Amino acid sequence: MTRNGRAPSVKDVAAAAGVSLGTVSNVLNRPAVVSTTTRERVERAMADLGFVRNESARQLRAGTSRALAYVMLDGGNPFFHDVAEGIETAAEDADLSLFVCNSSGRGDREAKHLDRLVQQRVQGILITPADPDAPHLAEVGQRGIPFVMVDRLSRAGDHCSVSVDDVLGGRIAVEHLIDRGHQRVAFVGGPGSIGQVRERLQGAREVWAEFGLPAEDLINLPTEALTVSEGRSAGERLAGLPSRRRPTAAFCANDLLALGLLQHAVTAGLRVPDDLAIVGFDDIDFAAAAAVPLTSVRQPRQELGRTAARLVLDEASNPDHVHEQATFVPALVARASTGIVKRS
Amino acid sequence: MTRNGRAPSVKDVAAAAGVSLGTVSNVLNRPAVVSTTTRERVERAMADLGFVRNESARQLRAGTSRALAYVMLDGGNPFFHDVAEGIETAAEDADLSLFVCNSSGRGDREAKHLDRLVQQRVQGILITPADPDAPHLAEVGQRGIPFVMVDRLSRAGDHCSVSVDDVLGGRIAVEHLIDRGHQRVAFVGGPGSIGQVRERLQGAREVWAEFGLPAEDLINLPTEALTVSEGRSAGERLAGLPSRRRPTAAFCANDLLALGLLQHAVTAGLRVPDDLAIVGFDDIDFAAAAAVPLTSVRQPRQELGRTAARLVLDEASNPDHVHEQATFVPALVARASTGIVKRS
DNA sequence: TGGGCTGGTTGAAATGTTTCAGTTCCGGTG
DNA sequence: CACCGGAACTGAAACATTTCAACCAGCCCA
Repeated sequence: MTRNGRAPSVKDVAAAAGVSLGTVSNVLNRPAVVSTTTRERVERAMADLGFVRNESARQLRAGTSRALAYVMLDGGNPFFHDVAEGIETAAEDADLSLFVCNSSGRGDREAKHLDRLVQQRVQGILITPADPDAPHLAEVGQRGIPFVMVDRLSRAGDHCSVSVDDVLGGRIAVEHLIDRGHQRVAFVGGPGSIGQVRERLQGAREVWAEFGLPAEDLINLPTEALTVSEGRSAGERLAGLPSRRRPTAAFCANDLLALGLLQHAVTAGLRVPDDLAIVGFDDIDFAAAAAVPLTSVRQPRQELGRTAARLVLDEASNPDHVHEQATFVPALVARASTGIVKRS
Repeated sequence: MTRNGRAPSVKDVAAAAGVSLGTVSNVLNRPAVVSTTTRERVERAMADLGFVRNESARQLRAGTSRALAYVMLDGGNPFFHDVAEGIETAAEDADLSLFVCNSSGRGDREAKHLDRLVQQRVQGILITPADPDAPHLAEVGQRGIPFVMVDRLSRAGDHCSVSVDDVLGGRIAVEHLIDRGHQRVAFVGGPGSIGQVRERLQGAREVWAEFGLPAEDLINLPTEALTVSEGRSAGERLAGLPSRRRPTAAFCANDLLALGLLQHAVTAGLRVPDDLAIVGFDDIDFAAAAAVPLTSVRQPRQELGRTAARLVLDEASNPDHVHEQATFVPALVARASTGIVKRS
């Protein structure tokens, strides 16, 4: 544990063990080529000195880092955390570190993070972008860094993406409500600038029309964001509708909205699902944990992450990689908030 | 955008701009010392070539990285995400990157993360450890890397820590319940190996005794973990108690437990707070967002993070830094789950 | 005229690691 | 005995950047 101000380097280890630099490096990277006795001597010296490999130097020389990065959209939404876990397991298998960054939905933060990650020369970048068409995203791709969009479809197809069929998700949700006998349904979600919100609404509309239901009975309740408090305020607007127009069910563009709506309904004395049925989207753990367990459209969160990591690793290592748009199929998880009584 | 396989270096920029390496570096690091005309020429060349500084090389030469790291205990608990946000704002102010890692409560993962972070030579490490006494934590400190424990008190005092007075938190919670007239209260939490659980219980017991209430009416309902599902199962055990022993209120060691308990109560047909009042701990956003908004003991989550970051930065830059144990005072946030009807 | 100063620029050294072409040593083979 | 081949190890180059002493050209002042 010699400590003279500066961290011990391979050179120090070499001196202590009475071997050359190269041998120390071999012990580190190709232990097979060095004889058992010297290897042990070197390892001993490392332990004595408390040697820790300097990753920057390694990376500089090797030209390649041992890390992936995920820039998530909203750390406050457990959905993204679960995606990150999926990525992490894949990264762990490949023996890579994962840096998790959080843009909090702000494009400027996102750009800053990307900038730093490029400077770090990470092996690949996974991102759920605030705006899939932002110019700073394209720049990263042009730089030749493997790049995958997570939970967003890449329209241009100039990189990989992993997403869920949101139109289908919207269809599943609303079909379930129609099945349960609802004839007037609210769609709660926004802003429309988010592609997924538009697609979930589109799916809802499609299936609504296919059942021959009048378009004006699928009521659009736009929100400013996909948050619990926006869900609450949507609840207020919903309660304010004239009773003949008031829907008997709501399909929310994500679970946070649904939880907010549920809270408002309960405090307003509405019974869920009898007075108001609710369907969410994402199936985060808190959806199942709500006082009235939420029916939700499940996205395979971890799998999304794992697949994204797989794609980025392929792009990084496979010379004839071809960009791929992986799409997953969402599934309805029926619970009490639409009248399904089942232990969740 | 010349692209010949290898990313452009300062050397390429220097050649393109017709200046020396040193000048390019000056443009990057001390723009003031270089004349306007050459600076512009160099910047132009950088833009043309798409130059991005190689951070590993910078770091190798400078000997110092531009990053902090936070190893969080449980990414699935929004509490830790909020702490991370606090850290991130402080890091941003200091113009540092923040790497967020997640140990998921597993000591081996934690050790692996620490190992990598030391290899990266990060400027400082913040951590909410699985086990505050684990040997791999001490190692980091001995290596001279600034190190702060977050939401855990450092007993030994050989590094900084930021925590909340958990005994006081327990007192506040139970005093509130006593105030509301409860004479039989359950403490839901575990495992006892977690120091905070012990301290919150201790606070509860202290105040219980001070009010002269019989010890056997403060009922201990131990759990295996601090999760929603454990909260649910505690609810089942609670419902199974003989009615004369059944508590009228529960104090949960964190909000996840409280949410689980709330869910069980609602599905079991209990009215909250009339049949069962509930107090949580942490005051995560989902506590306020629950169907019956949860009364909770608030920890200043973001502030915890900001302070921790401040301490680690001080240790990193201030030669006569002295280790500090920052302790925050928790506060009760009363909501509907204990009968306080207030817009939350 | 010459010395000193100043703003701008240069060139080389240094950072810690990996890689690779050599070198040494030895046992075995013809 | 000369030669070969392989195992083990060495030494130097290379990676991209920063830093710093040195240098240079003007310019001012004596």
